[in-house]
Amino acid sequence: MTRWLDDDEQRTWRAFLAASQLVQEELDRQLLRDSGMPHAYYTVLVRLSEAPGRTLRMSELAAQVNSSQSRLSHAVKRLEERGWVRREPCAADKRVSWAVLTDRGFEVLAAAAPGHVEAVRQSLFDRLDPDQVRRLAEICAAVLAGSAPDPETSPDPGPGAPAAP
Amino acid sequence: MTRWLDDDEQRTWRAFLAASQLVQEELDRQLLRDSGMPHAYYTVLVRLSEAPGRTLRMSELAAQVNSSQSRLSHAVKRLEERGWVRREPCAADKRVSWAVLTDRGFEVLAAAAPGHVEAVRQSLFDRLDPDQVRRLAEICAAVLAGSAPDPETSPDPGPGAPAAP
DNA sequence: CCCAATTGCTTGAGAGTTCAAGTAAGCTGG
DNA sequence: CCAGCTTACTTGAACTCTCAAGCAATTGGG
Repeated sequence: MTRWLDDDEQRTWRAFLAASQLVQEELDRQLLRDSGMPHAYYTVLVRLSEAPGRTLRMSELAAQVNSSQSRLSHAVKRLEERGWVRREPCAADKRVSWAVLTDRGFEVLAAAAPGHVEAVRQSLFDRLDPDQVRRLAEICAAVLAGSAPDPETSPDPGPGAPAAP
Repeated sequence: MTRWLDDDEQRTWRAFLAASQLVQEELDRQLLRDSGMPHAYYTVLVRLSEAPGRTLRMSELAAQVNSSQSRLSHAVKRLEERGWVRREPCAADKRVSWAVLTDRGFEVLAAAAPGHVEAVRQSLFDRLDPDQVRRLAEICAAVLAGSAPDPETSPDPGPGAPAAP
């Protein structure tokens, strides 16, 4: 009954795993070596830096970085210890925590970004021609569309936005 | 000096990260839930099952599963504790360890494979049309070619049917 | 109202991964 | 033939991630 993979599918599958693991590993290593943070943390800093007031609710941030709330909570705790992120309570809904990128965190991110972007180019874009990049985008979109269609995609700031810095 | 990503590249990059993480996560979760092992361990069992005598040197196994020797050593230790893999010393070169898939390990793999293959289809192949699958294979090959100076390394193992006894 | 279900987030324990060292065993050139 | 390098693998500590609970605030049906 099992729909086994034929040889072509098998090769494609193994190549996909190897390639995606390779890219992730190269990035993670580069960031850890050059900036002292894992890629997951870098992503957190990036999303915060792009948010209005460099601030997001924990749950919104978790959604943006494709992380469980638990994982994000642990990560933000570490980032807080480093002084790169700060938590603030929400007055309107006391269950909510705001995560805020500190100035120091922003500086660290700014310092890390050029090396990271260069690594992304070397690991992915420089290895593909423009057609392949376009097709990769389509393929990834199709994969993502295949699961978890989240109805609430609009970035609703929610109640009680914090004061802008 | 930094070759920043333009908006299209930015979107492609984020889609690639999200898609590859999604697939890996879905697989890892499925295997852990249904068969009690992480995907990395499954991969080890697969490669051993395909090897002659269901046996490989640790270093060869590490190369086949794209793992550091350290990671593999820890993993095999766990698999040994479960009775799925056994280590044997090599008489010819006493530095070498053979990893051997036990009968019990083979049974576990055989039981896990159908569900895993189904998950691979649902997570990847069922979301793409045949053209996209073909292009994905090309793209992954290009990415791997970009940094694989070792011609002897095969890509990461996948869900394949366990080799016949 | 009010109590149960839900929501938002945190915590703790257990596992896996990584890097740096560490241990042998084999090889090599003087 | 043996000092010193290399190879093969293991170990330990630090860290991250996951799952399952847990807690407090909020919501909603009766």
